[in-house]
Amino acid sequence: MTTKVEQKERTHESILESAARLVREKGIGGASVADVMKGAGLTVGGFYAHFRSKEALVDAVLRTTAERLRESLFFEVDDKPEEARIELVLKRYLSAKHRDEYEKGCPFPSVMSEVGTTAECYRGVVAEEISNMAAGLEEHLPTGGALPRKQAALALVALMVGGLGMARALRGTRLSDDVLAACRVVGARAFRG
Amino acid sequence: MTTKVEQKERTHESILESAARLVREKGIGGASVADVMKGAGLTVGGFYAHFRSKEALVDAVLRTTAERLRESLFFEVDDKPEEARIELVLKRYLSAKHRDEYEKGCPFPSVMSEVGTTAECYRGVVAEEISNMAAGLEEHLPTGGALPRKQAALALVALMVGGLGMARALRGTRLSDDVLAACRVVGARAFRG
DNA sequence: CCTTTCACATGATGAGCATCATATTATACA
DNA sequence: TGTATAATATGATGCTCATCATGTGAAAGG
Repeated sequence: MTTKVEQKERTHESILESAARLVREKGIGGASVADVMKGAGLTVGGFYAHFRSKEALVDAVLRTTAERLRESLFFEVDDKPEEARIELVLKRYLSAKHRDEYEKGCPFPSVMSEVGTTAECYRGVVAEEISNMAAGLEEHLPTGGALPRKQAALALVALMVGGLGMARALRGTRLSDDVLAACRVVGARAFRG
Repeated sequence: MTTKVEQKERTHESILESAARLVREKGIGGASVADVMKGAGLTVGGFYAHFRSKEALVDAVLRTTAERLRESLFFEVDDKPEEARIELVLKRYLSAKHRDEYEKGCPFPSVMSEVGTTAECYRGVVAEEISNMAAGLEEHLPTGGALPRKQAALALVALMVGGLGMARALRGTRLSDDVLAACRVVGARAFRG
């Protein structure tokens, strides 16, 4: 019995993993259930034994990828002196590597437009996870800045997600690197204590 | 003969107008050719007498809507004292009205994700128009700031487009208004001379 | 060893998509 | 008035999509 249960859990996980990759690479609409299953080494038919619907799958993808992003973004940040923390986070998030390696990075730039237009059902999850991300940043913002920390953190999220999204859309053009650099510099300057 | 030519021009214009509305409301993938034509009071078949392809249509939409955005964003901004100009632009762009009236506003939040993932063919137009928007902002940034104006302008575009995109995705939640306010305040503070 | 169960595959359903071939209809000009 | 032109409509093409009904094979538990 354990064998079967374990096997199912492993399959479930590998479907989720494949979806996490595809959703970040091609957005929600671009990640078809068939492709997700193929990415997991399976065929379409089995999908509904693991997820109630594509919507449930994407919901799970957003939760897990957002959490993993926070982990890697804030990893060992507290070892740095207070003034350098935000700079480190910005360097990690607004890097050429993060721009180019879609499938391992932040999911928001890949889905934000869709959630704003045709995929409104994910508004709740996105609100939760954006809120979590802002809370994470807030912890690391220097105290005693000129602005309420909550406000600063929220604007920082917008700058980061907006900047990475634009840099990805412009990937290959000269502007792309410029956008990353500009957001890094301005972000660090604006949120210094 | 003139009657016929004029009629065709008018139809062309109304197809473009309908597409401009739909692309901003539903994104590129969400704006089907059939719906665009219905919005212009026509049926699918006639479309290819006016545009070579859907791609050509969307290209035209991005150009015209971006230009109209710039016009309304910078309208009479020079009448204001130098220090107040950026604040006025931010107030216009990051407003609840602009967030809610998709079909009349900025096209970028509606298409940025798609251009970054599955609609890469529009990368060139988007680069051009983002560049134009940054140049417009650059003109109105106060001189003698701590940063190169080009860099400041580019980061400002990212903050604005990112902030509006997030606010639209979160529309209806408490976070949505907070994002707009945060970006307005931070933007104004960061780019004061 | 045999029966039950269930993960997964096969194949179908009905919808929506961009594009196009053909038909219609109204205007433009001889 | 009649013929040519071309804008738009009708209807079809072949595709992809999410979802599901049914089949199959292997493992679980008696």
